[in-house]
Amino acid sequence: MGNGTRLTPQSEDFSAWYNEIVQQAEMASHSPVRGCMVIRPYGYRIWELMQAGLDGMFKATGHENAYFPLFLPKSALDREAEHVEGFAPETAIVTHAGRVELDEPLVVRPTSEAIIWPILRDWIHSYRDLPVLLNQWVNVVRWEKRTRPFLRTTEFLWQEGHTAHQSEEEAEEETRRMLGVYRTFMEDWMAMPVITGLKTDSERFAGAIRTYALEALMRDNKALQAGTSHNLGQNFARAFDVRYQTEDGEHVYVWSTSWGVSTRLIGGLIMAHGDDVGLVLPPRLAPHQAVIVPIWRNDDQRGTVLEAGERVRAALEEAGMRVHLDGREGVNPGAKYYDWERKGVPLRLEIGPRDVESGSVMAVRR
RNA sequence: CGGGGAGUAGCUCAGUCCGGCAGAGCACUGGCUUUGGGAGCCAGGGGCCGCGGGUUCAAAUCCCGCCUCCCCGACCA
Repeated sequence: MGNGTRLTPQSEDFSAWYNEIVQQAEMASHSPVRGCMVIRPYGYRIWELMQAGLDGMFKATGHENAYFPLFLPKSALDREAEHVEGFAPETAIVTHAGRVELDEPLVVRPTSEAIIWPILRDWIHSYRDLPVLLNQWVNVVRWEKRTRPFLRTTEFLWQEGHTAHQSEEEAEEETRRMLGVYRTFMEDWMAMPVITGLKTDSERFAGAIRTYALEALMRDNKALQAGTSHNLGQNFARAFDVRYQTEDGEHVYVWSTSWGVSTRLIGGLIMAHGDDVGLVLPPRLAPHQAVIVPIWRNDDQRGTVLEAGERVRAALEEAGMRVHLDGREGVNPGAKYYDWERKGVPLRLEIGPRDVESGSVMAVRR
């Protein structure tokens, strides 16, 4: 922090603005491997807050978290025809363990249907075992040709929900329910306007019968696909032979769904709200909901002002706010204002000697 | 993957054409003075000049290969 580098205005070059704010707000930085990024603490904190919000909503709708492995046998990916066609070109494949060539290559998951369904086959026997409502928070790898921080990275973090149901109607209901959960999160937590709808056949998830997507409006007037919810029909059940016995004793294929949102949401958050000054973060997802900037001229004032700042911080934290007191020495208040505006902190509280005397604070909204 | 641009200190870049001591501003460290919108002075620290090879007495600079980033396109859940 503390550098005075200017941001390219959005109106001049939105892409340049985006790349600069990702660096300057300390959201992410590059790594030595193509398309892979380091998510820095400030960016990761936003992800943690997103995870907490979404995870609560998933649990409230009956889902449980689990963890399935990073690797899948290449033969498993090959089981569903459209699925393999869609994902094969962008998978990373492990062929060696040390110097020894593996008998069967391992695919690094681009998504986990082909790992999860062979397992669910063993878990599902009876209609009493349904529905299965799972979610996992993991990393996945897709070798995309062109990458951008948060928006399309080679490795990214996401959650993927996977469910199994007795009927087509139930699966469709689940697909739309989770689409609705995403909409609620994007509107109420991210303050990001979205349009939901059905993807065309060519844009459908490889292996799905229907894909619903949320398209979010960015400040360059472009749409960003911010999340998807898929009705997989019986495609994966057939490919992995997952059947259950009905009350009538019949053996029938389950109906399934999958749905996901990723760290791309952070890119969406940046582009939905950020301006020429920097990030603008919605309070529910801001690492610091308020920042206190103390102002002093001498050691006496420094003591009383910092003490007042601590009191204000304690009171606001007591009320449930995430508050940061910026007590850095040798940095002018003005420089601190620029820093925190660039980082999108929703509320700034300035406390100087005059404020302490009058028992007030100066509050400025981002 | 095709076309174009770029890679030198943490950041932005000069130096490369025309080979000859590794540079600037900001940032960082220490000291003093400052502090209500990006502070000043003084003194310092910091380099695999993207990586590998070649040419040369000598390479940041010339040649070859590769990697990474950015833009346009194609591709894409």
